[in-house]
Amino acid sequence: MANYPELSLSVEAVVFSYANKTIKVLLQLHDEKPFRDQWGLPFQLVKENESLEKTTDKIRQKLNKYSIASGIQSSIYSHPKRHPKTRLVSISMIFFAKPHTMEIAAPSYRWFDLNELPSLIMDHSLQIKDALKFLQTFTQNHTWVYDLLPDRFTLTQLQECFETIYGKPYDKRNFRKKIMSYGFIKPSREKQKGVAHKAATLYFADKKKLEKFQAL
Amino acid sequence: MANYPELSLSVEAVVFSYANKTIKVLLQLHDEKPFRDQWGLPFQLVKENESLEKTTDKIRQKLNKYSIASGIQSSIYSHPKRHPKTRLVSISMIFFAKPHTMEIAAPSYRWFDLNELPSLIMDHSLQIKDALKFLQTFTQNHTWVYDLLPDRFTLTQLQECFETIYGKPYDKRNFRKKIMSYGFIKPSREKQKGVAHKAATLYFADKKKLEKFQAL
DNA sequence: ACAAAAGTGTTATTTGTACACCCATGC
DNA sequence: GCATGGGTGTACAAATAACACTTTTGT
Repeated sequence: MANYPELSLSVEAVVFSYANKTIKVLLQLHDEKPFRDQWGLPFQLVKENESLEKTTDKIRQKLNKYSIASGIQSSIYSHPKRHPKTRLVSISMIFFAKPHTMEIAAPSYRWFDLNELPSLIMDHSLQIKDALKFLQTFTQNHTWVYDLLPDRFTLTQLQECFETIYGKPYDKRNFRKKIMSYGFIKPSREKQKGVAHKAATLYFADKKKLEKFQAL
Repeated sequence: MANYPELSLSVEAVVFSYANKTIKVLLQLHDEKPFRDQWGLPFQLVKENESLEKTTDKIRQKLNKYSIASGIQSSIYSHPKRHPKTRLVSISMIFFAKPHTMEIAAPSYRWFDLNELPSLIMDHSLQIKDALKFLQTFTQNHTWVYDLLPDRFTLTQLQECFETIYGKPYDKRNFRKKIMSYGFIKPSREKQKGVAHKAATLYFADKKKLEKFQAL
């Protein structure tokens, strides 16, 4: 990135996860020139003979510690002065990471609470806000929610996750009825451990059925 | 466009209209080098100090004969070899034109039936297909349909327009009940003229209420 | 025994769907 | 007077919303 070409394209990753009733966002402490020591979204320049899909793959590989699920294109950021040195147009992609991966230490990456973000480079704060709004409004099909939860989860955890994302409470009985009616959430034979009350059944999402459901 | 820069960005316009129970698409007979005398979507390169919004404005001005309504971003096309001479990444935008504007003659532009498209440059055929699918699936809020209809329309015309777009029939009584329940379609005092049967009431969309509805 | 969350069913309301006839007009 | 589309209501089914108590377990 020594000399800047006329116009660069990048894919920028808004990676969400979820824990303790809060949404988490993965940020990177950038170490290259114009943004050294500043927090921002991980991003990846689109190389000369690369399609966006290829670049998106690369970014997924770069973040493979977090085994992120496949991305969703949300929006494009193109203001001519958004990058201080070059003309950078960015495609914002949304990814999801399971909570256990958040434990994994990685130099220069850190998870932040959505509500406690530091000051970010370029328009990344806006991008994160837009990404959440995009998920809330454009996906009536909420199958990506299961990418934010552990492989085994209780129905209460699932409900809390929905409540956090959509910012509103759901009725316990109605919520369970509806979720179970979709048919892609199944009970495992395991139960919650180490809780000071009745142990909840752990459920899991049937991936094949989820995919079929998405196809609609 | 004599010499090609490393990477170019463009906004490409899928302009839809509607008449005689068919969806129409505006195409341009291109006259510049690599695409001379070939049909394709109208497009506009993103200039050096231009945001996409600016470029989109320009394209709207270029097509101002058709007084197209504000655009919706649909998808991005980025295959490295999609343009024969340069690396061109394109943002596909969807626009709408009212049917009376289709009468307006404009050299090198022509309206085609969606089902009778000629062979198109680059991936423009795919882009049109994707655009329609985008509208069908991602906008539960169908307020753009009114941009395809004349200012005054009968409820039967409205219903036919929905039927064409979504490719399925609706029940007359239920359709009317639902549409009227939204509250943004109002009857005018005018009636259809010159028909060999009872003249239908002409309705119009209340723009202010439409906007409020969109905000949800 | 008590605190804390799990789990479960019924009723009322709203929304969606199916369906058929009379009306006004131009020819 | 007849062909053509305009306009209207009702009954049933399905989905959604509101709501409270018993169970299990750890401390």
